[in-house]
Amino acid sequence: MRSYKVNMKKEIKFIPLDYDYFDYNSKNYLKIFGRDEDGKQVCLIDDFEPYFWVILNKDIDEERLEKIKKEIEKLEVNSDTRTTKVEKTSIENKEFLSKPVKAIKIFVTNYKDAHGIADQIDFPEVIARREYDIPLITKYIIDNNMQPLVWKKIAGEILNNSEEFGNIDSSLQVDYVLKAQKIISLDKTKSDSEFKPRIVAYDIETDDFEIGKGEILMISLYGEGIKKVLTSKKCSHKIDYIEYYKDETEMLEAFVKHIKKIKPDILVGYFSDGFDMPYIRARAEKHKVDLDLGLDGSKPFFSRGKLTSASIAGIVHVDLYRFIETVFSQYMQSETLGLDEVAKELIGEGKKNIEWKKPSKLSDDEWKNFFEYNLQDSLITYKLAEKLWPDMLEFSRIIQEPLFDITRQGMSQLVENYILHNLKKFNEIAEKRPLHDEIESRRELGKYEGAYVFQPIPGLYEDIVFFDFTSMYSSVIVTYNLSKSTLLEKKEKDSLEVNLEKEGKVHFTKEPGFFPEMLGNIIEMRKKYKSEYKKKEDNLAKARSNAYKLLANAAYGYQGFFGARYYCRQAAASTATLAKKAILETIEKIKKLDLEVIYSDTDSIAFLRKEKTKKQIEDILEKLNKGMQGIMELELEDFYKRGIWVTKRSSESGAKKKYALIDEKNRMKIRGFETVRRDWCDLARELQSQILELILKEGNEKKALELVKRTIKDLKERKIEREKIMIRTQLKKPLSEYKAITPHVIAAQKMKEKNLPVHIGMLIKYFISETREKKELVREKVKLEDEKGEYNIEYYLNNQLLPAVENILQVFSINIEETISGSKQKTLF
DNA sequence: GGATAGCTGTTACC
DNA sequence: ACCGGTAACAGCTATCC
Repeated sequence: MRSYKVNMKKEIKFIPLDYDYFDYNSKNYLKIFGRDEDGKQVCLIDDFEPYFWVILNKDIDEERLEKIKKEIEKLEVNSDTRTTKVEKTSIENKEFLSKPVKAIKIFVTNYKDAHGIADQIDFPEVIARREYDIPLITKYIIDNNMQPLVWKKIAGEILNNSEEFGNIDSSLQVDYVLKAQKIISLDKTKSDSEFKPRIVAYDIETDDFEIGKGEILMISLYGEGIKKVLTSKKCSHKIDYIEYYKDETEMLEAFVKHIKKIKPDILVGYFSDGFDMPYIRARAEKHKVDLDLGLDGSKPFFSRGKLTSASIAGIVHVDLYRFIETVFSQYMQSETLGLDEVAKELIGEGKKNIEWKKPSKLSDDEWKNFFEYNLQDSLITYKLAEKLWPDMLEFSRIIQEPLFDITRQGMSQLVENYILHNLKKFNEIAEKRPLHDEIESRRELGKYEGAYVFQPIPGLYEDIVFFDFTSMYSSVIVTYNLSKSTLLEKKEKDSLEVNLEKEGKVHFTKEPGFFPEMLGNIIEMRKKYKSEYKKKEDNLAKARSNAYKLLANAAYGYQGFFGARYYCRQAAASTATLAKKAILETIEKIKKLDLEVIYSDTDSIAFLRKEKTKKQIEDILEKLNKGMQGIMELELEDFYKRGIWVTKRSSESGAKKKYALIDEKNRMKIRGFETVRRDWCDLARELQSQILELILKEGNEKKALELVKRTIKDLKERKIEREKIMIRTQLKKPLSEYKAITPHVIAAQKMKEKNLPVHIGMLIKYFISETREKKELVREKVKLEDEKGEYNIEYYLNNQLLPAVENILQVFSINIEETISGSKQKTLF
């Protein structure tokens, strides 16, 4: 006789955090980790009914349809572990690429075999088989409305030593396991602010940068009420947060023990997918420490791919670096995305400064410093996580994908997931992911014609107005209905015709397509939340607005991206073409008002205000907007007191994407100049920005010229400090793959020889030195920061300082080289 | 054998 | 491979006359 227990019924409020799935009796089940309203850790078990679609022509006759359905119901796939059958089918009227279709919904035993079943379906009436390639968790969230980080009411029964699922509850380290029976969505607005995740930040220090090669010297943890440094090293200082362990093994065991005790919702690191977690795994393996951090007793899981991601069952491991890289980097001032710079910019606090030494050479006090340094890294990582929490939360809610995924996905994946989760509203069946060959042929098509850039005339200008189109490309997509599903095979009545360079004339229907409609909605949501947080300070509204803004901005790139499900080159190319047309027409209209247009790039137009008042300019803007198509809108970016455009280095013509402005509050806006390029030395960058400021503030070049002369004098007298002449260039690929051996490649090679860490993405720092023999190539004069040697005066004069200033002074007809050599001659005489 | 066009590579703009 | 095209420019390198 089997003993069996009656499970207790319970109704809870639940917030899903982390999703996982498992098989039981050949079927798929979800394990969803989260918290209840009392803050208890819960694992929810839910079943999942996997299915995919077979799409048929909508005109197929009923009899034939029934026959196909019956045939499909006979299919099965056998493997060593299970048999997957077609469980049931249903015939539905759906949309595919915005066109009505007949579809058979095919439920299968196990989702992993959906593709295998789909492959067997091969009737001539079948147009397509779809949705077997959508990740299981994504599909589950869509079908069961179990959106991450949104409170749900769940009725279910508590599993207690249950026979069900092979006693799964006893292996899960949560407060209780609930088998879901009914899921009810709540009015989420009420409880939104209530959930505060338990966040713990961690960081390790090692004695070798190569993963697993060295020893982990210490691990720090920081969170609310948590402040720890675990170490196997010795130091006489007794500090409350330092825990000393006998060796690395015990330290790692203590790390696991602490995490289990803290029970964090989120474990956050900085570059921890690529460093901390793999290192911990490697050392734990070496010492045979059981790294069972997962709430199901599992070890961290490392996904394969270009970038590995480290996941822990039931705990959301967030590598903040990755989230910042995709979501924030474009709006940040930092030149690198290192923890120090990023933290300084976002939370106003950076890393602790210490001098790096071999651990064997550290004194007692230096060890203490090292522990503090390690703790500080966790502390600022924690603060960053707190600061970015609203953004992570909103991204996860809007995209409707788990936190783990949205913090690691690129913009195209985020857009795609947003689409997948919103297709339901359109009754749409999802398009498939392109296969390898398809991607290849898409890529082979090469580029299409893009944005318009106005050819500027070099000079100093006064009273400049900048107009720009709000979310221009998105507005174009929405206005003209440009997408894969609205592209027509041939011209139709009332359709839009766009003439493209390569593909000739293409046509789009006026019948609304889901992609432009979705995008229109994104733009509206962006507007809504922007005005909401402008009215009153609200971090969540701001984060929400920002998330929608990023989605809107990425939508155009998505349609042009070869890896996209809804890739449509014609739509992307047409977007660029129509945007170009709109900006050119607007330029013409402004010119007709007797205003002088001096610059334009993609979605912005700069012109001279002349005698017109600001009010008159605003009236002009209003008038221009009245004549605008669809949701296209031009806005006033700003008024500028002065601006300068320079020539290209190689010719007399004006350089595009390179100008500097000053507004009425003396705020500078510098674009494209060496000042904003991190691969130029600080000496040149600082001099350039100073002379731009002197010129723009007063509209006169005399002081600027004096400053240039003084700086050159200092350079020649070797008064420039080393830091100012360092050149930083990023290593973008493995050293061996470089065809062109440039200075930074040489510098990286030198670093490697010195056993310094060299990895992709790193900024290589070097300077150009004097050499004994005459050397032609710059790379032959490369030296690392700590190498002995004088800087090369000729190089820094001719390749850094002069190039940075000559085009600017040229605007005032000053030839700096002649001026310098002239003054030299004067001193000679 | 010196000039230079063209390529590789990085970083910017939008 | 992990969103698009446009553009400037440095430094190296193949090619030309």
